[in-house]
Amino acid sequence: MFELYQLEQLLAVSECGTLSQAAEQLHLSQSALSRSMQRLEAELQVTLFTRQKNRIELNECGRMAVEHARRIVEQARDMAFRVQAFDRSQRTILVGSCAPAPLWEIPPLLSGLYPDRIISSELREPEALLSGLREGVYQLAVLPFAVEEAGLACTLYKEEHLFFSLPPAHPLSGRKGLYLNDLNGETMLLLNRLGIWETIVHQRMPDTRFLVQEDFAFETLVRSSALPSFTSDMGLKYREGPRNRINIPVLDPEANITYYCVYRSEAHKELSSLFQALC
Amino acid sequence: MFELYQLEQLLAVSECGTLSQAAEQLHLSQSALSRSMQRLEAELQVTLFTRQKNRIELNECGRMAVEHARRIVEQARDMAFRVQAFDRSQRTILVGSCAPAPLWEIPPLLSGLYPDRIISSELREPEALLSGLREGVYQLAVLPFAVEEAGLACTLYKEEHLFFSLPPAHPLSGRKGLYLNDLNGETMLLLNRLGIWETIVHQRMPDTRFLVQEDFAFETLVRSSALPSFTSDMGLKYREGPRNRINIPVLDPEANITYYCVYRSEAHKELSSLFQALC
DNA sequence: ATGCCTTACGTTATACGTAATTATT
DNA sequence: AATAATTACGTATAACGTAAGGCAT
Repeated sequence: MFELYQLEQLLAVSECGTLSQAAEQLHLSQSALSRSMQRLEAELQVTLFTRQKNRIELNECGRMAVEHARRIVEQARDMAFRVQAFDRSQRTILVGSCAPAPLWEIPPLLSGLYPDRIISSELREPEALLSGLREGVYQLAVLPFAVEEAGLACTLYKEEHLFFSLPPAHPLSGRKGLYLNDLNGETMLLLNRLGIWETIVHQRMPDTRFLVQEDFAFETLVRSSALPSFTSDMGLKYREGPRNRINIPVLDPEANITYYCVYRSEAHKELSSLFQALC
Repeated sequence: MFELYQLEQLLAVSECGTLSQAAEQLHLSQSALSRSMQRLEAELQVTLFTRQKNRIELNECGRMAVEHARRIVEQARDMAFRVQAFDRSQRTILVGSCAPAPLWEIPPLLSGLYPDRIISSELREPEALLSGLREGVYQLAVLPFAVEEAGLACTLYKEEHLFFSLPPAHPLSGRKGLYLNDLNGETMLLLNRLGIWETIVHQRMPDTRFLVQEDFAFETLVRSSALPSFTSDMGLKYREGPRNRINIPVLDPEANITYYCVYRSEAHKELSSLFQALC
């Protein structure tokens, strides 16, 4: 039987057009590639190339073989990818979230509930999370919308409500509630890697200069500067203690996100203790 | 990247349950197989087996890998099969027929029309011919019915009419026509490898003892014995000259077969000169 | 003259077999 | 004791690189 490496070589020859170029791409000598293709032909008992003295070209059989080879090599790569993903999924729980707040709560919970498994987490866009779920990359994804899809289960997680975090001296600090537009145009501190929140605040406050900061820098600057910033009910619960700031709810409907936990249906039993803990 | 031979080995291990048995099946030493599987695991970066000291078992990852491997190996075999079939189909014309008569006429015609191609022919049941057509094994099949199927083209070829071939002394030799039932119970000479005709005569003459003969023996015995036998209009045209026999048409409707030429639609142009010659 | 493919020849890497080792039934 | 898997070690095969040769542009 021929081998996968020969099919990969065939694909390279097909792409490059000449043995020499393909050999270079494969980090192989031309002669080795030449003989490898001769062996492939011998093993298939078929000529794949029309050969002139200094020129080689795929014939019809060869083009057909290339199509098959493409599929086979692709499937082999897919096998490696899926088996590795499955192996990871057995030893680790990878949580993906569209926003940072769920990752302040869920991974620590999981660490306690599944002490023998590695908990990792990623912040990604909802579409990437969904396709990652389907491929078994994520064991759990937190999305800003409910999902109804065969093979996926979905449970309501919780809501996050956005707050402005203003210094007491700020002219609007006395309000009971504010709209995003009320502070549009001011300069604000913003935590980086906010996931879906980034889109929301940039869209609704197009004239605001955001000074985007890393975690530690953000907290330091919030404490030491008079610039307005954001927080949320989840942020107040899991991140900052009470400080010299006045937190005012944002009244826009977009400022409230409802999170859903989405996971592969077959993982329901496995994750049940998490959902109990979340209630 | 892992190689196909490792996937085949994995499948053997999965089937046999132990390395030793799989190694025997693969004509390989156990140690070689053991290391080969270790390499496969290393290349996939995944453990596929749970190992006790003298026992090896596929784990969940391993079972998953086996499923993938099965598909890949099967696809590789399919590639070899299809490419070889395609190659043959380019260099030869393989005609399949449900009955011998069309093979007396068509292959000689093809030999003249396509002198650079090898003409071969086979006698097979209609179902085998159809699936062979779909797989590209046959370039042309002669079937006893019309076929309407995407990808296949079908043209009327001709009819074959069955005759009893009786010695003049036979009591029924004066008739203008006979039914199969009229000779049911007599002993008859029968050419072997009659394809679809076999079913017909056996069904309609269940009490007849058929002395089935090879080609040459059949002709000799027809000439030298007083036993009734069959012939047909096509047989009279392509096989036997006029002899000391009286040929009487068989009147049963089943004794007339209409043949159709069936071929892959894309071969229409290629075969057009054949169809002209047949008209 | 340069680029490209093939063949010849010697070398290396890798998969293999034998045999020893350990553990289980 | 028999069966089964792994490891160690030497070997053989198969793929490789270098180099030479031929042909075409």
